[in-house]
Amino acid sequence: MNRDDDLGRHSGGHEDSFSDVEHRIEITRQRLPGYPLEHARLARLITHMQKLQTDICNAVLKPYELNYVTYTALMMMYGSEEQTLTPSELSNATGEKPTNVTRICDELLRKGLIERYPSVEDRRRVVLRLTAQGERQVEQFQPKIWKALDKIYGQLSQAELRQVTGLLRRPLSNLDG
Amino acid sequence: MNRDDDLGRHSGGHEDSFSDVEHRIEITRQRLPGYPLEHARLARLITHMQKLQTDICNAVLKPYELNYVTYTALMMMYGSEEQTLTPSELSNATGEKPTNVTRICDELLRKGLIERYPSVEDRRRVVLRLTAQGERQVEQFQPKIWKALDKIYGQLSQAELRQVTGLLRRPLSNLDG
DNA sequence: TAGGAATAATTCATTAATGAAATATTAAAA
DNA sequence: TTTTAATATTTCATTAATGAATTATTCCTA
Repeated sequence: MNRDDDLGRHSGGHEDSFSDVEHRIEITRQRLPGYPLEHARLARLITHMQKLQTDICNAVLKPYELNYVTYTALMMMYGSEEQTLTPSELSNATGEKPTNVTRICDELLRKGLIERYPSVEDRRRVVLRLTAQGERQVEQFQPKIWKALDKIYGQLSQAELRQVTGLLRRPLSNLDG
Repeated sequence: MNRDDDLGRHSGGHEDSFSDVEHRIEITRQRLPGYPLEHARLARLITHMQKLQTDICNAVLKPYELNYVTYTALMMMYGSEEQTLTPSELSNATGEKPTNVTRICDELLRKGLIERYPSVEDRRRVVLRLTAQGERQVEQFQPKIWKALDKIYGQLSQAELRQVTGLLRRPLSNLDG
């Protein structure tokens, strides 16, 4: 997992952990006519960034016995009206499959960070709500997450951040907007 | 998992699956002074995009009994000199933990798509190599992956793709370059 | 308003991914 | 050159995530 792991093999002195990947993508481009280099590179970059931010956040959250997924669930509730959400909304918000949402909520419930009760308007639904303890928890670890995010994205200006986000956002609007 | 799942609850008529998330991030910004909205939004967007491309590629790869992770492993070998890589290089290239790389390679081996033998220069190491069958397999499913990637990123111009990639790449060079 | 289709959440069995420890080998230090 | 440290991979036990099927409720329509 270290940038120097494979020094002197396929790559000479190299710049960072992703340049080897880029090099492999370029080779592939040479071998496969029609290979969409830019698409492949972005796809791979997204995967790498996702892993990076997950790992870094996990490290920060470990002392709280939380991880990136449970943390995200809490934050989505924190940002909802009445700190309230249904499992399917939470599934959409986090990208976790409904079946996993059930498990995640079992865990948060066990920790007393959320509560869960049947909806009154629609009795198929379930209501998930952040408890007071859950809110305190969120407010406690947030600053550390901010530091972590800053370590990752701190070199990008606000303008650049908006630019990336604007562009990266487009596929989502295209596909289901 | 559908954009209409939670119609008429917390969101009014909405644009796409991500705008609810953005709205929650804005609420959070209001509740938590100091909350780095742009960082949080980009982080969340990356997670969503990663899930999206994983799901879409998995659908394409299902007929070949492969998934996004095993596919990535094959592609990284395809793009390497001699179609050859060590497990630790593969771990770096894919972002999978070494222990998972072992499992993945067991599977690819069982399918005859790669071969595995001890390195002669350094007997701690192991050499993984794409077989002829593996190469054929790659070349067979590639066009379908291209179509999938195009569905996702096709609305971005080459210039825009390079722009996103350039910006998104910076954190990786900063952190370990 | 009865009956079938759709939606929401969950359970259960299975697969995927991880961390900690073990093994083997090489590199570095004393 | 022996000892110690570092690297590479794997094994094993545990946790996390998924898909398929199930249950309960609501929506729709004939």
